Amino acid sequence: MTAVGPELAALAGLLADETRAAMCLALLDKRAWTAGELATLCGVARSTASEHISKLVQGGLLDERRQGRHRYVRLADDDVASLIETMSAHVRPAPVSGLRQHRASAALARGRTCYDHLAGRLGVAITDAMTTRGLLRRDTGFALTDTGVDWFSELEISLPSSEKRPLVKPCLDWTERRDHLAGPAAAQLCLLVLERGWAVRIGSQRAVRVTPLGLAELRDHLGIEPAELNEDAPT
Amino acid sequence: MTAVGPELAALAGLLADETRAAMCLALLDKRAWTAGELATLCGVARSTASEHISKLVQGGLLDERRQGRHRYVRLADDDVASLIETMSAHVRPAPVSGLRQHRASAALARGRTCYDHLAGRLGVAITDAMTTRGLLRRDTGFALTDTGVDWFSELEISLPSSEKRPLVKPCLDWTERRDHLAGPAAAQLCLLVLERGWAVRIGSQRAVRVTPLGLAELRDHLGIEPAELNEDAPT
DNA sequence: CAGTACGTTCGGCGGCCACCGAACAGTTCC
DNA sequence: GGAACTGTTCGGTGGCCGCCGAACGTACTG
Repeated sequence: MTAVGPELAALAGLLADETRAAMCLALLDKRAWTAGELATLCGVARSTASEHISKLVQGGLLDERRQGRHRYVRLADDDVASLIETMSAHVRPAPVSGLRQHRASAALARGRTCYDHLAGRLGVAITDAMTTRGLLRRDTGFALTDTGVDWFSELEISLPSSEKRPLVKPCLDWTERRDHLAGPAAAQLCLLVLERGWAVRIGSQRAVRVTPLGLAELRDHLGIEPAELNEDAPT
Repeated sequence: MTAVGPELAALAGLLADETRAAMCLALLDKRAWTAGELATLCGVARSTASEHISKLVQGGLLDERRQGRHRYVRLADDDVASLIETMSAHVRPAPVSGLRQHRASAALARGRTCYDHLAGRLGVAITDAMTTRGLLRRDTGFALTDTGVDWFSELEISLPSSEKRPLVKPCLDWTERRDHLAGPAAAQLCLLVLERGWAVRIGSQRAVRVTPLGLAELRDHLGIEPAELNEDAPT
């Protein structure tokens, strides 16, 4: 048993600082960043970044690996990643200003990786398409159907048959504000999409862009019309 | 589009204070508390509590309703409730000391309400039983099966047929550290359990205790052995 | 109309903490 | 071995914030 109050406050306190929050959001790309990279990204001195990272590691949110003179950190596990994404989805939207930032945000909204799976309009479109084609059941919960499992094997995606971890779970999207596909199956699908060149990473961020090949394949396999993916955000 | 960094930090900042965290945890019972009640519970002056509550309302976590000279507050919606429960489940366990607190924690661990559904060992036992009996599918996700839907109608529970809200979803339990049944269907089930006297609230907290009637009914309907519910925590 | 109770506002206090620069330690490269 | 680079530690500083008590406004009570 735990006395949750103080513990909850401590956990929240780790994310309650803008710099640490920015670090965690950057680490959602599942890569391992060096301390210096995070420092320049957040615009703070290296000494400050070092202290923040230590707190996050101490708190169990980050994993560190020393290698030579570098200190590589990444999110501790996918539970942490999903926690951060979930919290991000709960923030109230505040409009962004500036053309440059607008461009970057628009790209992220179109498609991105969320730790190990696809998110943004791309992720939501895939999830919707799977639902309408009966691969995913969302009326009574959130689970692959039997035909959904077959669909994965047709793509030659081998799904981990672990009984403890559900194949899919919902992940709340902070741009679309809707659930999209997460979990081991979604991670495998994301790998396939990137490996087969259906989408490519753009910029140094987590943003991805669907390729012409991807547009065709997504229409073949899921009936997704290219217009759904290219249109701009409704607002 | 939103610039999530500062927003995320602001949201986390609301929960980063021990007093505010304690308030939110108390409000997980879905009741509306007065400002004074929260003040005495948290052991702070009424003026301090007033300021905290204002911040939580301002941040969208709480809903307030003025009535006479009282200020009633409750969690804004079930999204907020599930966010707080999710975050609580991510804290690292720290042993609790003191007999009195131990007793209270043990009761909470046995069974409690989590906003609108059942949690603790009771909630997990129900979820497990439904899984083994084929009412709930958890290998490919987390969803009621067709027989599961029938099971609810046999209990004369009318499930909301809304297409947008899944009937069930997983909720991570901070005592059992496992998923249990949440969502509209779980809320209806919780209502039934309390209304038919299968369980009763004990103390002023969220803890519930299964009645002898409840033990029998749970064995009849779900095959749950009474021993599962009465045994003490493994540690 | 007092008397009591609930909540809010305000000033002030104390502590915590994010930040920086400087000094230092360890690694890599020449 | 010396130069360049990465990261850490340590004072010091400024600001933010949780807390309280006092005073006030407001609502219920007798």
